Amino acid sequence: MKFEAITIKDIARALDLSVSTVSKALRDSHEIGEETKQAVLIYAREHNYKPNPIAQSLKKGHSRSIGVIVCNIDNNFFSQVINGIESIAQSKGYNVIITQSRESYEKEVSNSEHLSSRSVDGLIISLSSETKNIDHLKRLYEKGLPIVFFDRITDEIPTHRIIANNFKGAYEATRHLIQQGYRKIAHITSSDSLSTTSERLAGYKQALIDAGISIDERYIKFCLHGGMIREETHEALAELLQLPERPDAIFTASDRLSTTTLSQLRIMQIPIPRDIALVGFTNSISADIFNPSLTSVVQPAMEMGQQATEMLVSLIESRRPVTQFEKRVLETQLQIRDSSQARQSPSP
Amino acid sequence: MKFEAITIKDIARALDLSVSTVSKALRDSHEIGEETKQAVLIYAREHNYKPNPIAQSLKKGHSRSIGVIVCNIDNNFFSQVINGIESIAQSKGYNVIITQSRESYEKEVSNSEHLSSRSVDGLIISLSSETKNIDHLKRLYEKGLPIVFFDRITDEIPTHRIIANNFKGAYEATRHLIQQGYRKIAHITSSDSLSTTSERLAGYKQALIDAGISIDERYIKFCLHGGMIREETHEALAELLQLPERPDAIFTASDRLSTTTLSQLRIMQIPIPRDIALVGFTNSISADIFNPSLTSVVQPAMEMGQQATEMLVSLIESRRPVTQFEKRVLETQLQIRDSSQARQSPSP
DNA sequence: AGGCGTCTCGCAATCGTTTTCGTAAAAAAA
DNA sequence: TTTTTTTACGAAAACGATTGCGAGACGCCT
Repeated sequence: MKFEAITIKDIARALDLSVSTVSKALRDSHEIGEETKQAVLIYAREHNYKPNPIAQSLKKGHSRSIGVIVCNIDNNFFSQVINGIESIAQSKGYNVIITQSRESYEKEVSNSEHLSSRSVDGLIISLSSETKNIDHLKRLYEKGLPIVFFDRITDEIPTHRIIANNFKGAYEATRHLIQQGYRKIAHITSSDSLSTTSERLAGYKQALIDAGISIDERYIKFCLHGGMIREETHEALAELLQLPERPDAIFTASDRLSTTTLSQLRIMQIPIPRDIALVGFTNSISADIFNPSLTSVVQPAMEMGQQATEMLVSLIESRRPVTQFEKRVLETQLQIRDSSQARQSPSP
Repeated sequence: MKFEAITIKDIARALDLSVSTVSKALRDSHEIGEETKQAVLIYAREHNYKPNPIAQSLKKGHSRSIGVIVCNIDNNFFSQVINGIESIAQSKGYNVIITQSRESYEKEVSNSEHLSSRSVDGLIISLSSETKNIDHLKRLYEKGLPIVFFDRITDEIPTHRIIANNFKGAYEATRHLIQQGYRKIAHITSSDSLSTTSERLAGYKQALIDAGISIDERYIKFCLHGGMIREETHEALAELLQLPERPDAIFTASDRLSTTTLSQLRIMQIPIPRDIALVGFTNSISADIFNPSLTSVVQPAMEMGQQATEMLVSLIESRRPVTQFEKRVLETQLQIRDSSQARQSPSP
């Protein structure tokens, strides 16, 4: 199967001009006479000429495309971020290549290399939960590939970063549970290598401390795969429930973790929030129709994607090496629903 | 910022060879002596040489990438399909470029043209709900671009297609509602230009006919934007509720439509299924934790993506023009949950 | 020694576009 | 008229990789 389009050469032949003349006419160069220019333009329009972006990329050394690596698009937070990325990229004439690491370090490495060799002009990435070593990204960075981190970021590479205010989001979520009368608040979170995990964990702890509640490490459960493996969350939850001082509330730190925990609690027929209250860190668009509707810390995902893309494009299009890097922090929003209704019976 | 990688030219210079020799050595040509070959291979490995895919695309006329157009990745069905596409594409050495039409005809046109001009080797597409005219795809098809349709397909282009058994899925969903004791079953569906809409509508009607229930056209509501615009669904629902013979059950025909309808019913404080039962055509991974848990027709989305990709790759890699085209139909699965519990009070 | 084949390798064209530079012819200045 | 400037275009070299073809070098046979 062959896909053949009209090229500059065809126009040149048809109009008895040279390719260089046609190229310049198309780009509206001052070197070309008005008559010739018009002739070329008209011919091009009539024959629906489209410059070959592959050839342009080769010549110009960039592809006007940006690569995106997220752990999973099957997740409201990331798909909303991607929507934001796409909207800005489109408006700036970039095209977006989306890949998924599926929380695997290896896939993240191979994806990043694949993208760079496909000569994307820049990379927007949220680290996988398995990733501890970022040499693969350092290599690309040192070769000059502009990178912007979002959500799960690293401090090891000096570049733009954008995150939600994870500390404050987690702090407010926890404080909310406390205000609702809960005291034994557990925290189910992702891999401890993630920046989001430590920030949210810190916010959770601070809220407890500020309320004079001591921190019980047994109440903190890490799920290395961030809820991608259901059994992992299941186990963490089971351990929590078997504790002598069973928690009366759980604060889950990620999208998938929240839905999985809710689902599991319902399977175990544990009434929410009567036996255990729940607050999630989730952008699920269906949190309002969950049973019970889920109180959630919502991130400005779309905006995060938009701003990440703007920062990346400014990096790509900057004429001189950028040395001043920014770390933007976007505010989260606590949406209060039924899963964190005030505690009924007083604490024993 | 400049991104510089090692090229064949660099290797040639370093080893005092010609570029053609290096190129042939890299491709393990028989024309090149064993010694030279090894020298090149070793040097290439040590310096982490990666052929420039842009240059290869230009030269070879293909890019080993496939384009995907869906209306929205922020949707469990499509993101699952994409997961399927990605898994097969990856294993066959193709890379995937995902774009969203966001149910807009114009975006679908511009995306398809952009993808083809970026010389993807093939296209996997599910039509947008606005799309009535597919000349833009016919143009690409006639130029020789392999295309595979999934989910929302068309008969106007002779090529491979893959869908769920929409008729049967809708039939079973409706029959289930009937068996549960409902008689006044409404249907909220997407744009009537979509193949999925007419197939599911037909299944719905057939189930009613087979049960001896007459079809009331007032019970059938089309949402042109497939639930993307909340007000649209809201209005459809409101009209349904104001009917003299208010329906006692609703069968929604798409992912977003189902969640929006459920959400809206809850806002209106209409008990489900007591006042109105609900069955959705949805792949939501959270249907089990909805309130009430949502009975759903689930499509084998991942498998659909995988098979679509296999069909596309076979089209791309076929040496001779393909003339025999296939229309695969995958079976759906009815997951029964609380939203369709048997009717309590007898029909008036 | 001459003829022939084999083995290695380089030359040059090619993909489609951009860009630098050179150069006719026309126009303006002398 | 001669010289200079401007205008309008073409030739050619890139970008990085691939590939058909030609050509030395060597060995083998007659």
